[in-house]
Amino acid sequence: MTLADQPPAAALVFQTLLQHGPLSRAELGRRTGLTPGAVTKAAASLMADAWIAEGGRPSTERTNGRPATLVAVRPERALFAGVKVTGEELIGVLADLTAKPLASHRVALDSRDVGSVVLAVARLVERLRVTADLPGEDALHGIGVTISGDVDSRLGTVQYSPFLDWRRVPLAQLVEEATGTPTVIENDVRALTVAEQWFGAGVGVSIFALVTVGAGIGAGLSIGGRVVSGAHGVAGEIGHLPVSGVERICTCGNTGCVEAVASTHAIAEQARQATGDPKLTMDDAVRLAHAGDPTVRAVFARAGHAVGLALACVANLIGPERIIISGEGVASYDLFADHIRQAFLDHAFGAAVDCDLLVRPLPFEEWARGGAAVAAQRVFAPTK
Amino acid sequence: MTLADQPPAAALVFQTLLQHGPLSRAELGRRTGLTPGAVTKAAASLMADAWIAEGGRPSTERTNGRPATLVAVRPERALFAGVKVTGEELIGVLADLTAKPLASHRVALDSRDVGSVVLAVARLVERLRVTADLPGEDALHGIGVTISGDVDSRLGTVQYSPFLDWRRVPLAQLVEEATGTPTVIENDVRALTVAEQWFGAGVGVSIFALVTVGAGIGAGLSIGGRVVSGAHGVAGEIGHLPVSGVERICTCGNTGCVEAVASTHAIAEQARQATGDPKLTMDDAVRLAHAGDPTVRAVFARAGHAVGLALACVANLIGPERIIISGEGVASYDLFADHIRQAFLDHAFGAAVDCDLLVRPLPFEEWARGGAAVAAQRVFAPTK
DNA sequence: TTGATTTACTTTCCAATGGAAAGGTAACGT
DNA sequence: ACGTTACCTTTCCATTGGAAAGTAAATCAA
Repeated sequence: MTLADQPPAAALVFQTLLQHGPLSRAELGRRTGLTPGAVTKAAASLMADAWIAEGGRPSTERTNGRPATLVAVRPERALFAGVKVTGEELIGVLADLTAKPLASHRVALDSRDVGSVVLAVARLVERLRVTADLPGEDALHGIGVTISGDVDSRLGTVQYSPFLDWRRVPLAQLVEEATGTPTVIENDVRALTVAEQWFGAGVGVSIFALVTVGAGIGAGLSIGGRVVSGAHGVAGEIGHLPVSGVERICTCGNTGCVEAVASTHAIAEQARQATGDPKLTMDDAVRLAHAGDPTVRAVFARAGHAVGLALACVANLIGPERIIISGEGVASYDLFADHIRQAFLDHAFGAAVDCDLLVRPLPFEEWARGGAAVAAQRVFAPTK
Repeated sequence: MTLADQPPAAALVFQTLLQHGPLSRAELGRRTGLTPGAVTKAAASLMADAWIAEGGRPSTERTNGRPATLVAVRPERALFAGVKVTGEELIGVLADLTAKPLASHRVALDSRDVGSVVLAVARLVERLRVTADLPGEDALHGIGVTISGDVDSRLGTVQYSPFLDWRRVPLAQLVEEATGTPTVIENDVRALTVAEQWFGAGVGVSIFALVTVGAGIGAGLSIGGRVVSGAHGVAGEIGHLPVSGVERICTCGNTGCVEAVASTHAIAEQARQATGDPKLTMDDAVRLAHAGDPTVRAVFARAGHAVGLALACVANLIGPERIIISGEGVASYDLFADHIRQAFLDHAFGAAVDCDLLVRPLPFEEWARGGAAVAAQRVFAPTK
C-alpha cells in the first residue's frame, strides 16, 4: 500500500508529522482538526504500512493524566535522489523522506548535449545508490531533477534552459527511461522553495518568498502551501525587476534589472571598472571590499540597494510573512546586508515592513536537496 | 437549508453554474469530475432549496441522443448589498447572487467620524432595500462593505484607512449591529478582484491580477481561486513599487513610486508644472493631451511607462495568465496605452510577455459591486 | 492503599457522501 | 419499427470520519 492509497485524514496526519516532527496523537488531533478516533485510525493505517512508528522522547515535562506516546515519521521509509543540473556540473544527493541528505556527489559535465547529460544523471544516481548501499531496485522511490530556467513540471519538460541551451526537452521522461525510476523535474529555485516549505524556514508560514542571490537572482513564492509556478512557467523572476538605474545593460538586453548590478558576474564586472583592474575576480572584489576599498564597497552598496528594492517589490505585491535570503552571494552577505535592509525598509509599504528577513547560508548540496524534496512531495502530497 | 449545509459536491456544482451559466447535468459532471449520479443528486438537493432551477435555452445545435435539460442558478435567491466607502461618499448597490446590480445609489459623506459613517451606511442599505421593494427582513442575505487601505476581512476590522483616518475600527461588527444583517468588509481592490474572479474576466483563469489606475494605483492578485491578502494585510501595492525615477516624491514619502507619477493627482500636478498653469485640472490635462500638446502628452507618456513597469513587475513575479486594467484612469487610457504596453513588453521576462493585458472600463457602481461579490462569496464559498 | 482526577487513546456505532453499475428516457437516423 | 446515441435517474454500497462511550496510565489527595 502506497501513501497515495491512504485516506485523506492519514495523509494529513503524515504531512503534519513531516513538518512538525514527533507528536502525540492528541496533539495531532488538535493540529489537524481531526477527532481523536480519526487520528487513532489514521495512525494505525500509516503504521500498518510502516510510514510512521511509535517512539521518540515522551516529552520530559511532567503533567497530569496518561502520558502521551509519540508517533514519528520513519524517514528511511522512502529514499529519493535529487540532482541539480547546471551548465558545468551535476550535484546529486541521496535523501530520505524529509529531504535530509544521506550522501552527496558532484560530477563535472563534459557536454551539454541532452543525451550525455541524461546519461550522466543516470550514472550519478547509480553511484549514489551504490554509495548508500541500497538493497534493491525499489529502495529508491523517485528522482527529482532541478534546473534553472523555464521548466514545466507538470509536463516534465524543460521549456527553455539558457545555460544548457535546451528547448522543449522532455527531461523527466528521458531520465525515467534511463534509470527506471519515477522522475520529476522542477525549476531549481522552486524546488528549493518546496524544500523550505516542508522542511525548512517555511514550515508553518502561510506566505513566504525564497530569494537566491548569486550568479542569477531569483525567487520562489509559496502561497498557502503551494509554490507559485506562473501561468506560463515564469514566476519569481526578481532578477529582472526594473528597479535599478538605466546605466547598466542586463544580459536580457534591458536596463534596470536587478541582475545587471547585483549578480556575481555584475558585481565583479563593476569592481573591474571601479578599480581599473581587468583581471579582478569576484573573490578579489570581496577581499578589497573587506579591506575597506571605498569604490569597491560602493559597488556592493549599489548591489545591496537593488536587491533591497527587489525585496520591497515582493513584499508590496504579495505581502509575505517572511523572505528567506539565500544563494552563493550570501557568503559575502555582510557586505551588502545593511543596504539590502535599508532599501527594503525604505520602500516596503505600510505593514509590508513587518515582513521578516531571514538569511540562510546555502551549502552546495542544498540545491540538489530541492530535487529530493520535489520527488518526495510526489509521494506524500500527490497533486489533488 | 442554507447553501453552507449542502454537501461539497452540491457546492461545487453551484459554483460551476455561477461561473459558467446554465449547463446540462452531463456537462456539469464533465467539468466538476463528478459522476452523473452524483450530479443528479447534487442538483436535486440544490433544487429542493430553490438555489437552482431547470430551464434556459436548450442549446439550438442539434445532436444525437436525448436532449439535455439545463439547470441554472436562481440569482434572485439571495440578495446582497455592496457599499464602497471613500473619504467623500458612499456608493451602494443592491445585487443578486451573481453580483449583478439591481439598484444603486450614492450619498455624500458629511463626516468621516466612524459613528456617522456607520449610520450613513445603514441608511443607504435601508434605502436600497426600499427602492428594490424587498419583501422582508430576510430577503437581504448580507452586506459587503469595501474601503481602501489595510482591511482585515477575517477580523472584520479596518486596520488603517488613510482617507478616513481610521485605525482598528471593527467596521463589520458596527454595520452588522446597525443593520441587523450579516456584514463582511474587505479592501476595495481585493473585493473587485473577487468580483472578477467569480463573475468577470477572471472566470476560469488560474492566475490573474486586477490593476486599478486612478486616484490611487493598486492591484488585486488571484492565485488558484483565492485572492491574496498578504500576511500582514498588505498585498498588491503596485502603486508603491520603486520603478520610476527619483525626481518625484510620493505621498508615502518615498521616491520612485508608480503613484508619484501616474496617479490622477500626480498627472494633474505634473501637467500644471509642464504648462505653468497653476489651475489646470486633470480634465484640462486630458483635453490638452488629446489636442496634441507635447509637454502634457509627455506627462501621460511617463505615467504610462511607470504603469507598464509595474505590470512587468507583477508579470515577472507571479506570472499571471491575464492582467485586467481598470479604474477611473482607464477613461483616458488611449493617452498612455501604448506606453504601458511598450514598457510592459520591454521588461516582462521570457514567457511572462505572453500575459494577456485586458482593459476594462469601470462604471462607478462597479466598486460597490465588489462588496456584493464578497458578501455573496460568504454564502456560496464559505471559507473552508 | 484507595479513589478521584486528568489526559491520552481506543472502540463501537453510524450518518453522510459520492462512486459503480444498471436501468429508464428522449431525441435522431434508417 | 428499431437501433443508436446521449442524458438522466435509481439503487446499492464502500469509504470515510464524527459522536460518544469506554479503557488506560499517570498524578494527586486523603
